[in-house]
Amino acid sequence: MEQVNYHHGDLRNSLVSVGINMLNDRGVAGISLREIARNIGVGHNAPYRHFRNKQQLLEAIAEDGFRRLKARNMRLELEFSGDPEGQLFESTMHVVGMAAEQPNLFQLMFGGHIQLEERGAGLKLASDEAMQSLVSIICNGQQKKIFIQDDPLVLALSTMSMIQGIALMASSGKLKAQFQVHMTPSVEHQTLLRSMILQLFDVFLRGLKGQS
Amino acid sequence: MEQVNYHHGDLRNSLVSVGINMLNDRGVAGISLREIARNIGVGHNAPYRHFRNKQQLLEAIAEDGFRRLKARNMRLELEFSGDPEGQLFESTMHVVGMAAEQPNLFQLMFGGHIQLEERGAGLKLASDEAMQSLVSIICNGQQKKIFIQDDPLVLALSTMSMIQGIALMASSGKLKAQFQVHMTPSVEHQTLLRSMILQLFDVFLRGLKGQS
DNA sequence: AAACCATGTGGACACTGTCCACATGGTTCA
DNA sequence: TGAACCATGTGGACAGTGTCCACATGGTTT
Repeated sequence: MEQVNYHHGDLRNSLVSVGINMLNDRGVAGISLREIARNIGVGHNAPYRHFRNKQQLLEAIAEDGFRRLKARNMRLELEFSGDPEGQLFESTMHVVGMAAEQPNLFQLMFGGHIQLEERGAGLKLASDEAMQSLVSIICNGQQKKIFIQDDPLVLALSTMSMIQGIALMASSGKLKAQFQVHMTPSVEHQTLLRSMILQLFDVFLRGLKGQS
Repeated sequence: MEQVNYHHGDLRNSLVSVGINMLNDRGVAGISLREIARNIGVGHNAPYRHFRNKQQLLEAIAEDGFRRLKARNMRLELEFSGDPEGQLFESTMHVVGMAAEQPNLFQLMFGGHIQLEERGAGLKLASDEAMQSLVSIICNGQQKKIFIQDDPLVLALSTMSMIQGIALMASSGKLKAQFQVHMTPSVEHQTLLRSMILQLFDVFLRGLKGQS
C-alpha cells in the first residue's frame, strides 16, 4: 500500500535520517527544516511536533553520530582487549575515518555547533563517557608499564587532542592535499588512510610510551 | 563633522571589522549581511559593491585572522630564533590562545567554512606558508639533533595535528571543563592556559625529541 | 458514542541573501 | 569649463527560511 497516511507514523526517525543525508552532501549550513519536510512529503510545520527547534534537530543528528561512534569504540575496546596501544590506534583510526568520509557530520559534532552544557541528557553524557573510556584505556596501559606514569587525565586529554587534531585535518582535506594522494576509487582508500595515521600517530605514541 | 557622506569612504574595512565583532559574540551562523549594513548605517545592498557574496565577506574575515596569525608567528620565530622547541611551543600557545579567546573566529578559520581550494590568492597561500614555516622549524631542530630524524613533512603534519587538536578542544571549552578551572577575571588567564598547554604538549614533544 | 490529545495542516510574519534598475558625485577627458 | 564616465551608494522585489498561530484529523481512552 503506497497510501500516505495523515499520520506518518515514524516521522521523527525520518527527519533525522533525511537530515543526515542533507548534512552529508550540503553541509550544516545547507540544512533546511522546510526542505526536509518537503522531501518527506509532509507539511512544513510537522517537524515542530518532534523538535522544538531547528537546533534540536541538529542536536539529534549529532547525538546519533555520537551514539554510533561510542558503539563502535566499545566494540574496538573489546576486540583489542589487553592491548592498550591497539585500542588507542584503532579508536583514532575510526574517528579519523569518520571525519574523512563524513566531514560535515564531524563538523557538526565537534565544530562548536552543539552546546554540550545546555543539553539535558544525551549529549554531555556521551562526550563524558568517551573521555572516561580513554582514561581507563590509559590507566590499563600504565599498569602494564606500556605508558608513562603521568597523570592519566592529562594523558587522556592530550591523546584526545591528538585524535581530534588528526581528524580535523582529515575532515578539511588537508591530509589528502599534503600527501598529494589522488584518491582514485580503485585504490584501497582505507589502507592509505591507515598508513598515514600510523605515521602521524607514531610520534605521539613514542612520547606516550616514553621510549625512543 | 558628523555628516554622513553618500560615499562612506572606508566601507570595505568597516564591513570586515563589524563582521568580526558580530562573529565573536554571535557565532558564524549569527552573521547577517543586512544587519552589518544596518549597523554601519548603510543600505542593505552596499556590501555587494565590495563582496560578491556573503561567503566572500566570511572569507575576508577569515583571511584577516590568518594574516594576524601569520604575523604573530613570524615575530615569535624571530624572538625564539635558534630554539626550535621554544618556537614550537610559543606558536602552539598563540594558536590555542586565539582559539580560547575567539572560538568563533577559530571555527570560521579551521572549521571547514572556507574552501581553500577555490580561493584565488590569499587563503590557500597563507595556509601553505604556515605549513612551510613548521617544516623549516623542524628541519632546524633536526640539524641541531634536538628532534628525531623522521621525514620532516610527516613530523610537521603531526605537529600541526597536535596544535589544531589542542586548539579545537580549547575553542569548544573542553579544556576548561576538564580542568574544572573557574575562570575568574582576577586570575591570570594566560598563565593557567600556559601551564595546561605545557602539560598537554609535553607528551608529544617527548616523542618528537625521542627521549624519555 | 463522546471526549481527549498526539500528530498532522495551512496561513502569516519578520527576516534573510540576492537580483534589478536607478541615484549620486568625484575623476577624467574633449 | 562642461560633459561623459564609473565606482559606489539607494530602494524595490522575490524566493526562501524559521517560527508562531489557529485549526483538522483520527487513533485511544473513558
